[in-house]
Amino acid sequence: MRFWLLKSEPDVFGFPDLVRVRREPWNGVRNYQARNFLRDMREGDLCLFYHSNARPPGVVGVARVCREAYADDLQFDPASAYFDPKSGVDAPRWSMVDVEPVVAFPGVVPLDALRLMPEWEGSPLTGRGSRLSVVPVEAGAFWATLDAAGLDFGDLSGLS
DNA sequence: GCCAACGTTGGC
DNA sequence: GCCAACGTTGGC
Repeated sequence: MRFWLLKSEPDVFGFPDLVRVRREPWNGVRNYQARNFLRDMREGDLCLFYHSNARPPGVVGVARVCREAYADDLQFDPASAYFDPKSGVDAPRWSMVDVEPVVAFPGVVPLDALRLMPEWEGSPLTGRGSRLSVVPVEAGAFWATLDAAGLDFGDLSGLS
């Protein structure tokens, strides 16, 4: 199993929204590096859910990959902001996965706190100016973050 | 293939 | 709202 981090702006789609809808196609990723990470995801992988453009920015919960990469339908929709005229149905350029909520943190674990954890050293997330919206996370960083939220392995077993 | 211009991200 | 960092675009 691998671990990831997904960024989302809470004003657009936050963790509470994921809890409400129960399952969400993670569409709209239009960066090749992030897309390749989406394609590396396997069913059952766990994702830290990160709120960007929030005060404070940070991790607010855990989600789980419940469907592996498939074509992002918005790339074919001319009405969508994510429409890509250079993509074709025969050779889709952009992918998405489906995710579902696992557990909401009792409180946010802020970016500031992550930066203080040795487990997060060297991550694209904590580096300066990173705009990557899908980030691979080392196991140590994942568990340290869960611990900082006051949770442990047992809190992940009651999958919602 | 270079690189300047431009648009976007996202912390602050 | 500001602006640094970064990715993309497009002229050449």
